[in-house]
Amino acid sequence: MALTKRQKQVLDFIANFVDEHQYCPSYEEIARGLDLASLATVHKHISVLEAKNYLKRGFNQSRSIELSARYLQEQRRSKPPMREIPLLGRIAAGSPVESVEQREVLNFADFAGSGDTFALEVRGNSMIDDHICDGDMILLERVTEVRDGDIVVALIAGCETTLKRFYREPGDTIRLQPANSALKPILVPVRDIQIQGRLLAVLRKYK
Amino acid sequence: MALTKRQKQVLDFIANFVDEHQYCPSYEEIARGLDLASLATVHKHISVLEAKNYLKRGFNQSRSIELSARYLQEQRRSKPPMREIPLLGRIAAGSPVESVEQREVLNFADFAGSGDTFALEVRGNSMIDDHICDGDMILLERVTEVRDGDIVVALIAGCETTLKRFYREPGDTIRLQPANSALKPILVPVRDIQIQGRLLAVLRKYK
DNA sequence: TGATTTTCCCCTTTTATTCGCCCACAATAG
DNA sequence: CTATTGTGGGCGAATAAAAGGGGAAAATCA
Repeated sequence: MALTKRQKQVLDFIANFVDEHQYCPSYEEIARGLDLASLATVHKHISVLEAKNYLKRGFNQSRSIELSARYLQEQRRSKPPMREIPLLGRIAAGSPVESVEQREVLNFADFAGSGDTFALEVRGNSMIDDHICDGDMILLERVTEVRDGDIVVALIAGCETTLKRFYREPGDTIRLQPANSALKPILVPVRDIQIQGRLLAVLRKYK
Repeated sequence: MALTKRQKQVLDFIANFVDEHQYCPSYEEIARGLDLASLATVHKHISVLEAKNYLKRGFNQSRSIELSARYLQEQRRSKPPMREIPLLGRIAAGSPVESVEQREVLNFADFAGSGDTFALEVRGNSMIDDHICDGDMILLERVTEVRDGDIVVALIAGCETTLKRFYREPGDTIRLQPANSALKPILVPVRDIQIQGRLLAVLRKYK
């Protein structure tokens, strides 16, 4: 059973009152808070709210209103669908935390970009010198254009996929450069390579 | 039963209204919102939407429209909160993308944890050997307990803040170990140190 | 006994419903 | 090819009921 506008106002008022005072309001206090002249009106509202199961009360007991779990849940649910993390400042070794100018927040959209984004889990250490480690999650954006130096996921000759830095070389050749001194660059003709995505972000989770 | 264009507009308007106000609109409010001059028109739309089972209402009751579970589900599916990124598989240098078993998704909550989380931007390279770089964002959780080897943000002697690995040493001493061979560990009495947070995640954004 | 809650009867405002009529467009029967 | 019919969309006005509100007295706690 849905609430009317007024009924919701009454319910919200009671919720706020309880929140502030830690005890429930009398009809008089509700009437004053909502600018009502008659307690009968308050009583009517409370009655319909009880009928609609948004609160309970003891018969003829003063200050006995209790909000139902249902309402409290709806309140909570309407709030946190998205997660934002406050960005408090910058940290440098050996100096206090520099606070950020305004109250900034981080959210996933900051990393995911706007377009067609997907994720992969990194296996191996071929990009370790770029500080992309085994087990890291990477976010990639499907792109049509790549610039030299971009880190990309490339499909080579239709069967082998790899994460490397992308460079154009003379003679329609692409150099895929690992960031690991133990590994050698891969040179492939441009027609044998297909770019599946460009690196947007690295996400690493601890424990 | 499919909806016409106009019917969908009406339904979406109601859904948005409910979302914003937490109570359902009157026919008048719907009329205003959709720029209709007659309540009869609104009534007709509501009636067909009810017949097509996209919503319910109480006869002659004001503000009693309730969207059907069916519609709400469709909404949720078609409007992903943008916070979820499909995890397509794992990538290893030199082998095809291994696909992940189920259709997995990544979202921010996976990294942020559940408790009191905050973010800082890293300055400097004192943790470079742990592949935490200048400019990276780190997510931290306020904790009361720390285990040896955890990466923490520590406040030393009330004025200096730093990101280091945490180890207990004999004699009520803490060793804060940088991950940079050029830097030496810091040894401080346990009473001079205050742990501000434990590292949950590293987030790095490219361009 | 005093502070509250409940009830009864009345009023006003808001809201939903119904009825008749209009237009545009598409499909279809003649 | 034109006339007819059906359907979605829309307008205004009249009507009736629900929701909102009031005063005062009765009934209950505590």
